[in-house]
Amino acid sequence: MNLPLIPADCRACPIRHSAVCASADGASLAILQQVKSYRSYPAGTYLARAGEPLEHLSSLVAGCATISKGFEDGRRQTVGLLLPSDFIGRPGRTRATFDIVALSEVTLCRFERKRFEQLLADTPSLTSRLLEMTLDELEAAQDLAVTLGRGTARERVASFLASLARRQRAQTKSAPLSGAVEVQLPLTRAEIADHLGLTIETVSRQMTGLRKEGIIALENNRTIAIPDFSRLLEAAGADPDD
Amino acid sequence: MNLPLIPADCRACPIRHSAVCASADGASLAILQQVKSYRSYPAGTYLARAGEPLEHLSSLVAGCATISKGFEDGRRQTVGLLLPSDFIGRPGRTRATFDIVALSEVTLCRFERKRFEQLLADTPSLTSRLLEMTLDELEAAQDLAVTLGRGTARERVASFLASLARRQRAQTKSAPLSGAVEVQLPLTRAEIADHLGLTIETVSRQMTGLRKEGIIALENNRTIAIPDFSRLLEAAGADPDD
DNA sequence: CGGTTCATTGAGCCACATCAAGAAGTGTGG
DNA sequence: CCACACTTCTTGATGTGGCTCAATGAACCG
Repeated sequence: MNLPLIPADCRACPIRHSAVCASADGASLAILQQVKSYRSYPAGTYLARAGEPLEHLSSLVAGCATISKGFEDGRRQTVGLLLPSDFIGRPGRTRATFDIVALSEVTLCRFERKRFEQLLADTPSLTSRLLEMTLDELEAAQDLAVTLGRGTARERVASFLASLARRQRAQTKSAPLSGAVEVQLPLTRAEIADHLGLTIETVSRQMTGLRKEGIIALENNRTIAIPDFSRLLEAAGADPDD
Repeated sequence: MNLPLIPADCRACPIRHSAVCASADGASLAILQQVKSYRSYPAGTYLARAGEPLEHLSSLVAGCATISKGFEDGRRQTVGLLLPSDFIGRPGRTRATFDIVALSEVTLCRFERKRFEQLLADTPSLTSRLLEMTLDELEAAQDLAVTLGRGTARERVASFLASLARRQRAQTKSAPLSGAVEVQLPLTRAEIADHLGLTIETVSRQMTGLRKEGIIALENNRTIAIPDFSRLLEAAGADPDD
């Protein structure tokens, strides 16, 4: 199931300056480099399963994955979208509390749990960096709870597209905020529905609605364009602060 | 609006061993004690407002508060319930992203932001402890997102009652899990509704439903009894792992 | 004992789910 | 290149869980 290990030099890593290792200096980076292992997995792989042991902590180097939980009856709720540089796993817990599922082929930079925890204990700046990332993730989860608890279907879809656009902009470090933006959707309608607590039909209808109002344009099923970001934010029902 | 400052010895503090300071040893505890200030606020006080500066980071010593966000049109979603020993505020951010509202009279152990951040930088164990607490809060927020995204009204209410029961049990360090448990509700129906993304009418109807099935008993508006915790968990739609 | 707040209960309605049928790709084999 | 199966998405028709609106009950208080 797992593809072979691919060694690499941290200095050449695409997420070197945005992942948990961003704060690592020469010495600690050398140790990280020594204990890390790259590994790739095909789309659809469960990188973790809720309730089962998770032996490695990882950074997502390439590809895309979801954090989700399934009910026995088939319902599923996604609570987070993992993009390159995001961290997977929880120091201090040997079992995963959510499923982590690869949406595309993914490459992980993996650390054996014990070693990483030791490194955290020895390297305050690494703990600091992980704290910072965890606080960001907490804020994202709380924002999602607001959207799921009180947002209409339209607001949920608009809010999701806006947050995806923002994250992709941050990743590619490209253009400012305004002007026409293109967004790649790494998820199918079904996966979006599971993220927004809706059905695929409702997601589809809301996308059509936003398109007919000119708030988005559907280039194809996996690409949308946003001619005016502020109109999308308005549809998301958010205050103009983000 | 603010009640007067009340000095206190950290060694006598009720949350000494469960708050962010739990990991502090003699030396760092002495510094914490030096820079902290206790302050109490009446019920209803906004301890923070989304978008506005938050000068102090705090531990909640006594009382109860919510983390929430309001829409312009009056909708409100609560994303967290703060009980004694919980931490308020985010190091590295000068502005609050959520409203923090006191549900009862509360007492905070406050630290001036700059000083606390310096202390974090100087005291790895403090950062570690805060990371651990933040990871717990992240998990709670993600669990809430699952409930809000996919849970029925009945499951939301049952899930809320179960999580409150668990937290109160952890606080009072008392009885095991089974047997009849009494739970104090620190929230009104309206506040519960805002936490669960429901209306007060629906919350009331679901509580009545659970009562008629014998899953809970309503001692009065603010006290419920749980004769069989596993039945409540079943109603919450959770797998039997928590 | 009226006023106020908070909770319960009922009746009707609506946003989104469910059920059902195409349409639009996308890949495979002939 | 087409025929076919398969997956993904869209669109329509109908059903329903929770919201809205409205009234009543219950506790507290001056």
